[in-house]
Order: sequence, then structure tokens, then C-alpha cells
Amino acid sequence: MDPQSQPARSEYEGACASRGDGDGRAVREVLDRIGDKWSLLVIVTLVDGLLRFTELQRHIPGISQRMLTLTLRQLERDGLVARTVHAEVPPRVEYELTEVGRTLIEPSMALAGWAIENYPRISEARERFDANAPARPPSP
Amino acid sequence: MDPQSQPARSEYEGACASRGDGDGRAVREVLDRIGDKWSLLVIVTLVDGLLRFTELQRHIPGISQRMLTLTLRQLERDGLVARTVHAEVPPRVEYELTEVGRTLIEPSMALAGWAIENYPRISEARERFDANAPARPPSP
DNA sequence: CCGAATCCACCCGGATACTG
DNA sequence: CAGTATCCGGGTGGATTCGG
Repeated sequence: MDPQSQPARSEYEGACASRGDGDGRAVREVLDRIGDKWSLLVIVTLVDGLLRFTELQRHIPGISQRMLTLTLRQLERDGLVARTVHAEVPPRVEYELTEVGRTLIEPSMALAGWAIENYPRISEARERFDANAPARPPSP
Repeated sequence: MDPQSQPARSEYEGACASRGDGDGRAVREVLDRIGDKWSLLVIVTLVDGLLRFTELQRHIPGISQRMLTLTLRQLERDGLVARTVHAEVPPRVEYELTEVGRTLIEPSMALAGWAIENYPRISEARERFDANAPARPPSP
């Protein structure tokens, strides 16, 4: 019976399938944010207090002004980072994590911790994999 | 003393800066993997057991065969997913999480949980933000 | 059933230069 | 100091087709 009824396993269960509704979308959208090249780095850099634009840039080695600006805008838009403009000259703009932004730190750190802890194994696995299937035989 | 010594705040502290060495790279590479469009979804879908290719595809709504194949290859390469080919006809290939792969579940779930829990707030923040700065003045 | 190959659109992100 | 504007290459991922 129940010919094609989805078994016990729903779309993605556990944390993902509260009601099987638009949860995948939520995960996707959050991942699109913190999964991009700089967002997580910015968040982590803001962990212990506010910083101005240039300070932020100095603390994140490879980032360009453009990318820092864009990243900050997105984070601000999502309500994770607060932007404060001081009406002075020269201008001074400070960024800090919001309440919500701070709650993201814990899971992010957990993931970062996992990454650092398991990177050796992953790297090793890659080498093994590439050693067995390097056969990109364009050669005649 | 310590004229321009970086204060308490290192590059990215806490989990990220074990020794300030190549840890950022580890985080970046892992993020490049699970931060892509499908990897995390695949991992989470494999949480409670092995699945064959087609089942996997059915459980992840929008994914194409191409993307599923590529994602699985990467995960296999990184040693997070194991691939078992049964020499039968028609062919049967099963995928499951490895030991290491399973350790990724916890932090991933934490992040996914955060996403689902905070998505309403984020979504709301976006609307507010877009309401105040929709002024994309393309004025000629 | 599983997957590789090809073609192609899109957008992310880097470099650079210019404003207030 | 804190951005914005423009150009442009490369990677990501979708649609489709072919092969074992």
C-alpha cells in the first residue's frame, strides 16, 4: 500500500524539516549569506566590539573596499550588523554586531572549529582520491 | 611599549586563530564545500542512512543530475561521503556518510537550526531595509 | 539506472579609478 | 575616511544530450 508515500524520511528532517514547508529556503538563504566569501569573516572579526570601516579592512587581509562594502550592506540588510554614521569630518562609520548577529556566532564558530579540526583529514582524503583518479587522459 | 602590536583582537580569533597560521584557509575551503548550493542539503539528507542516486535526487527537490553527481564527487573526494557500486544490472549505487561526514552533522544542524529559527527576523529586517532605501535613482 | 559531456547564462568577486 | 562606478574574467550551476 501507500505506493509512493515518502517513507519516514521527509525532505530533510531534523532541524531542517520543521514542517517540510519553506525551511529549505531558509537554510539556503542563510547559507547564501554566510557561505559567501567574506560574510563569516566579517562577523567573526566583529565578535568583540565595534570597528570602523578601515579597521575592519585591515583585520581582514585579502578583502577589497568593494567587497567589504557589499558584504556589510548585506549583513546590515539582514539585521546582523548595525551601521552607525557619525556626523563628523572626516567621516566616521562604525560597525557592530546586532543582537541577532551575535547569536550567529556560536553556530558559526562550531562550524569553523570543525573545519580546522578536520581539515587535515579532508586534505589527506583529497590527496588519496586524486591519486587514484588523476587519470584525466587527454593524452593519446 | 608594543607600538603597533595588534591589540587583543587577532586576525580572527577564537576558533579561527589556533595559531594564526593557515586556519583561515581551512575555514575557507570547508565553507567553499558546504557553502555551495547543494552539499549541506545532501549531507543532511543522508543523515539516517544510505540512499541510492535516484532516491537522493527525489529527496532534494530542485537538484539536477549534474549537480547531484558533482556534489557527491566532491563530498566523496573530501572523505565525507562513501560511494558503493553494486555490480549488478541495472546498476545500483549507494551513498552514505562516512565517519568524518557524520561529525559534520552536528555543527551543520546547529547552523540550519539557527537559519530556520531566525529566518523570520531576517526576512523582516530585509523588508524594513528595502523599504527605507529602495531609492535606486536611475533618474536620467 | 547512473553518470559523463557539452553548451551557455549568470553573477560573484577582483582591479581600478573617481567622489564627498 | 568611506564609499560608488565601471570593466571584465572565471567559476557555478541549469538544460540537454549521449554512453555504459
